[in-house]
Amino acid sequence: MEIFLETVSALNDETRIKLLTFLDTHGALCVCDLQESFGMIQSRLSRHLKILKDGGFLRVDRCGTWAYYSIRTPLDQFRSEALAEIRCLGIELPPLIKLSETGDCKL
Amino acid sequence: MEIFLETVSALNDETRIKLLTFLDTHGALCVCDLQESFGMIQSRLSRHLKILKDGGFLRVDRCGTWAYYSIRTPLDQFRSEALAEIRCLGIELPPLIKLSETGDCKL
DNA sequence: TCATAATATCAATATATCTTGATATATTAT
DNA sequence: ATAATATATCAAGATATATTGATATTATGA
Repeated sequence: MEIFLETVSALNDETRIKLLTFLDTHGALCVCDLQESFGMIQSRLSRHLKILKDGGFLRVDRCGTWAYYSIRTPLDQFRSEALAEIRCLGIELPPLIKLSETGDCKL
Repeated sequence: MEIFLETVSALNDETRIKLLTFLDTHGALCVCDLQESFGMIQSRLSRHLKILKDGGFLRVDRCGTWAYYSIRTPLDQFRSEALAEIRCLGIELPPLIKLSETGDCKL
């Protein structure tokens, strides 16, 4: 019950649906990319990404100070069916602005 | 997006998961049966049942003053996969107390 | 080491959802 | 018609979740 509710509540938010769609479309992205693309502050995105990760939808790969988030594979049947539903929604996404490649994310 | 969130948020509550499981196990039941079995007040159940109905999981058949709720069939792929997940959770349910057959629900 | 960048987490506020008790509607029996 | 039952809905308070700004942590380069 716990786990199922964690999975479901991860899906129960518009921002998270958009993040899932965005990562599904563009592959692995770091928080700073999403921050720039979505125009949201970092702490908000970081929190939502954690919820999606804990819900079993995302994986995180650390590379230095960057945390690259991407759709976890393979997804189990329920999560992958959920993602399929989300793909059918035709959600409008903001353009990708990839700071981590243009050099604006320095370290 | 709207519709998907309505579907998902219907699943995002422990009471509703139990109600789904209960109806999945026992078939069509009226609100007064659920009220007695779950020991919850009527307005609370009525509200949750409406959310499950609006989320596409339940149908309602009116028979006089009774409203019989049951799992909608057929369920689409996502909802039916969700129900399959829920069946795997092994949720403990209260015993069925069927007032509508023992005559305690009079009219 | 020191400064800076990327990310995570915390505390406070804002917002949404759930629960309850009261009321409204509809159906049936007397 | 009147009374009683079943259900639905509303308004208020209780609880949970989301958002924000501030702070903490970690990694890198000068």
